Amino acid sequence: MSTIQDVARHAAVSASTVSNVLNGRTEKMRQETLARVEEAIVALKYRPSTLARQLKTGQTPLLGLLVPSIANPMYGYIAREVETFAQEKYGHRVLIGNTYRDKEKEASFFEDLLAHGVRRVIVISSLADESHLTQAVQRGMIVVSYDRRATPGEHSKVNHIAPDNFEAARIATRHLIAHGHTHLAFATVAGMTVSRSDKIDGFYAAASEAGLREHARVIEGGPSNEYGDSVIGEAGHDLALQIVKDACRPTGIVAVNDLMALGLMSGLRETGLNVPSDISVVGMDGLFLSAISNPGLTTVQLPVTEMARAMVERAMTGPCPPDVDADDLVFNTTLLVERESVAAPPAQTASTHARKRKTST
Amino acid sequence: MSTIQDVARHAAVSASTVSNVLNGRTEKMRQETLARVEEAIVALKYRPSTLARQLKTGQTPLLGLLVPSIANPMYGYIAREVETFAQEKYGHRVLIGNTYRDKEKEASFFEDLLAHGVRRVIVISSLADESHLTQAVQRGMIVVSYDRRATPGEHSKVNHIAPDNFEAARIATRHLIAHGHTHLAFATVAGMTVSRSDKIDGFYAAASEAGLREHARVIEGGPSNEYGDSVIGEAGHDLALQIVKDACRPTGIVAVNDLMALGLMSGLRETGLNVPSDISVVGMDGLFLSAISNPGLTTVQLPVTEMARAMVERAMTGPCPPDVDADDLVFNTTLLVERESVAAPPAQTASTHARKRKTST
DNA sequence: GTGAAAGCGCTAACAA
DNA sequence: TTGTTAGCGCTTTCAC
Repeated sequence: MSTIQDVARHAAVSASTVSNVLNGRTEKMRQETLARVEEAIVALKYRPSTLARQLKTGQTPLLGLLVPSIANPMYGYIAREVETFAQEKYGHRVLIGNTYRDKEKEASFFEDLLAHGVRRVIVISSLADESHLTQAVQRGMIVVSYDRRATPGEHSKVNHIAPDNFEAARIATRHLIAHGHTHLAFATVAGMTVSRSDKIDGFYAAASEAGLREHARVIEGGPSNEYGDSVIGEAGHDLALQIVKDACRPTGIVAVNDLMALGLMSGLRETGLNVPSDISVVGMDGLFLSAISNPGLTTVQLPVTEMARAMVERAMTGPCPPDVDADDLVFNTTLLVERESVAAPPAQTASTHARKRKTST
Repeated sequence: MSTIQDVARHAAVSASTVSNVLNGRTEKMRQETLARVEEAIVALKYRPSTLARQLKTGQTPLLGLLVPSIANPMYGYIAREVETFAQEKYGHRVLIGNTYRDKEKEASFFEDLLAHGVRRVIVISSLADESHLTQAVQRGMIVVSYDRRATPGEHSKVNHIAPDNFEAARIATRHLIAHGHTHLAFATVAGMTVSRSDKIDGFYAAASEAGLREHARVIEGGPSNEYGDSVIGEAGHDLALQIVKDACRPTGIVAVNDLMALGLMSGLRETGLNVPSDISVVGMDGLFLSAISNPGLTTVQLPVTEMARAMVERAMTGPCPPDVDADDLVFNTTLLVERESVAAPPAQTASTHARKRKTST
């Protein structure tokens, strides 16, 4: 690897001059000198060390990205969009870390980022506690958090970007209701996060506005420390079992996300229930996998690309007036993609419910 | 961020002394001094800058990871294993890049790695041309390539780690044959890579040993520049169409990987064919998704964790005697996971074939 | 217009 | 046992 000195020598100029052309300060430079330097750069295949440069400037073209698990297709999807955009628009590379939703791992990642001179980071965490994030901000980082909101009333220096989870769940639920479902369930994993609770609120809101609040409930499955990939199968299995042995079981289920919906459909099938003829399910996310599942999964499409870009933008630009609060962007999620996992509730179940209602009268 | 100087001042010692305790050169040090330094480090929340350190040592605890698309669940899976292991065992973080199987993007990633002082990189590429890899090696990098083999007879400085693709495909094909299938197809995407051609060889080998070579063929779908995520749906659709309009269609299909199998099953369903009663399909990879597909996908499980670890090990240790050739590790893939996507061929189709045979007699 | 010099935060001889 | 010194590759005043 040749250095700036090598180039300087080759071009018979000083290192400063080379540095100047490197940084575009080329206005007041003699044409001939510039040419010589450029020629030397090419000849020696010289590439400046971002490393040494950073030691001086304090800036490194790196972006941190923290995900629970990159094996989760949703995070993989986001990560790809983030990396592609950060690279194309800002020439930044991305440093990635799996946290398994573990606070220690998150904190340790932040430490390392700092040590590497990385000052911009996007975190997908949903850990209840945000203190390590605000701490990072105090240490000079620009942090963008996905799928959380700032605690209302609290000033926050961390940027938040999220889909409109409330609306997404409401759309999904309304879709079920429009198909005639009256017994609804919201399927989620154990452990509450802001985004999950927003979705649950949206679910209940849709149920309430249709006068179905009493027939709507939340069911939980799976381990609480889940990070959303392989374990989703077990969670779906758990949930299917819960549903099957339910005396008055729901006919329409909205799943907290596509992976859960997929796991759920798989569990349902194992127990002999058919989707959509026995039970309808709708997901949220809009993973490409929902298009090739069987049956095709009806789902609420999240604007992943737009959110990813927005996160990168925020991470790159930072809060303009340094004393102003960070951003809180909520993205519309109005796009329901209809496929085959939703149908009218089965007649049989309807009669079961009718009977029940009669009994209770 | 406090520096080593701050710590030195606080502990009333020199920077070198602090550096010594930082690097464990603490044997010949007075207890009391050590204690003072450690106390100062804690007090100032001091974290050494890997950056400055690297400028000196030429080593940075970073590992490059190049994938076609991190949105592809298989690469997400590998990436997670790589990152986790690199972090836990070697304290290295990983710098990730999507290449979309584009040579320019790959080369540019290598440039940036070099500029960042990263000297170890794992690449999942399958691009025919490996020249940019050997070039990187010449520039002092340790590169580990996944799912390729060294060109036989050629000395190579790049390490290769791959599953036994030939064997994997053979196992998958034999499984179909054991279930009575006589008309076989291998479903892949357009564009040949070493791993794909190995799989095809294994497929034909199994067919031949059962005397079925003439009834075995390869079908291709999808765009040639595919990088294996969202587009897989279209590829599956293409393929299903091809299969359906086939006069003498196969009853058993082995797919080049799980995603292709999933897409294929989806396309098949659209055309009204049932898996497995009309057509059996088996995949390769062993993604967690294969467990929750419908029907559950029978697939050959690849030893992903082991391969990921081996790749990290190779990347970290490098070729011990610097004049010796790089490693070429092929991992056994003998584990067939049986689920529901394989059954005996349909009687109807068998009779069709019988008729055909009669006609040709 | 171009170069000399200082310094970013750290490490590693070598002195003391 | 600890401190002094030089220098990693680059940027950036400030002279010339």
